[in-house]
Amino acid sequence: MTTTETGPGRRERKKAATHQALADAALRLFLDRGYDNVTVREIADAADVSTTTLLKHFPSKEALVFDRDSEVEASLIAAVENRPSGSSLLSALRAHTRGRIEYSAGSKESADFMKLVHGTPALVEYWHKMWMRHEHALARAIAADLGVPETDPRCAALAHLALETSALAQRAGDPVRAVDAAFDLLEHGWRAGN
Amino acid sequence: MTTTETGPGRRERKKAATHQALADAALRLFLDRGYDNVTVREIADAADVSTTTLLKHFPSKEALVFDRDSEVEASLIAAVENRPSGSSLLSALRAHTRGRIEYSAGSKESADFMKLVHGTPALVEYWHKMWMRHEHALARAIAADLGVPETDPRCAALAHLALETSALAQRAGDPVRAVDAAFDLLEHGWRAGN
DNA sequence: TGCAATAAGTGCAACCGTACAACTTTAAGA
DNA sequence: TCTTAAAGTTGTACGGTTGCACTTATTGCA
Repeated sequence: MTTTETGPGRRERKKAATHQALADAALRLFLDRGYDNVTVREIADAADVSTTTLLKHFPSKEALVFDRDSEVEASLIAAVENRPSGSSLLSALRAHTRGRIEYSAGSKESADFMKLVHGTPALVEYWHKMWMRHEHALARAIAADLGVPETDPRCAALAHLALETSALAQRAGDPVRAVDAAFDLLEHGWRAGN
Repeated sequence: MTTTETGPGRRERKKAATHQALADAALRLFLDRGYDNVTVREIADAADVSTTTLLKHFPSKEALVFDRDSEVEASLIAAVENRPSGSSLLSALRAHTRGRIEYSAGSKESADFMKLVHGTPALVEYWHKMWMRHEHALARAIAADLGVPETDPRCAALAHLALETSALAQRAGDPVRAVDAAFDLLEHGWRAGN
């Protein structure tokens, strides 16, 4: 009658629990007192582990904030690959970018999170680095979509500039307008508008 | 018969000398032994000042590498404002971007410098931050050139994406081709090429 | 000419994030 | 059951950065 459910196994469950406890404690402390006023030692204490253990779960203090990251890339690539038939590459990218912005203004929870990130230079920077790490994957998806070799510099250029659009929007007063201006530029070129 | 030349004054001269000595010592040590293998204490020692003094001249270790920075922005803005009559905004930006890349491959000195920067993640990041700090100035110059208000999001978008082109180029295998691909995109839009 | 204000420079101590090494505990699998 | 490997711990150290109290020297003004 022992539990023979061969699930993730106790070990991995404990690991996942520790991981989650750390991320939760970190986010709570950061939101409470501000990112810079919290030390990794405090977070480790709050989750009742040592700082060494913390750093085995998260490579850096910033990484504690941006946990769920793999999903981001998946959703980005899916936006290109699974777009409704008939819609162009650029409009899919534009829609996805706008969607991300509008989503982050949606719930109060994510709004607080955004405030935390944008109010902390170190986090803004880290987010940018993470975000741009998807450049290659996006370039590949674009190349595949077009049926051109991956080495085509036009794909790399579009991937880079399309992703940068998000970075541009975040510092802008009106993010949605900024995204649209940038995508108009990418879609039709500079002369078209004026 | 005392020297009545009211130049920069002895004090500021000494300050400038210390500043220069620090930057020189730092660059020499970095090129010799690699950025990460040199401590700020060593640099301060080499220039015969305390680390506290060093950090009053340069806000961080990275800043020791990128001294002459104001000139960069001036040259960027000049490229827009003083471009040959008849040439378009975009071709001026393209030419300036290409010029910067070709220049850095010119002398052995600057090639070594580039190798130092590109071989050190912390410096790549810092350079990018510095470079993008000119975004606002460029956007203003563009707005002035077009005779539109500074708040026009199209100007901010072009400034951001045009500057990012340099960042894109640096990681690319063929930087010049990458720049051209990106500027083709900005100039004529995505559809035009394919 | 002399004096007060200012700023460069110093020394010290501490903090924080991060890395490493040696050790203990605990679960998994043969 | 026994071996093995991973998770976690403890302690220690390094390097960049900051703050404070202090000294020295230059400058501008009375």
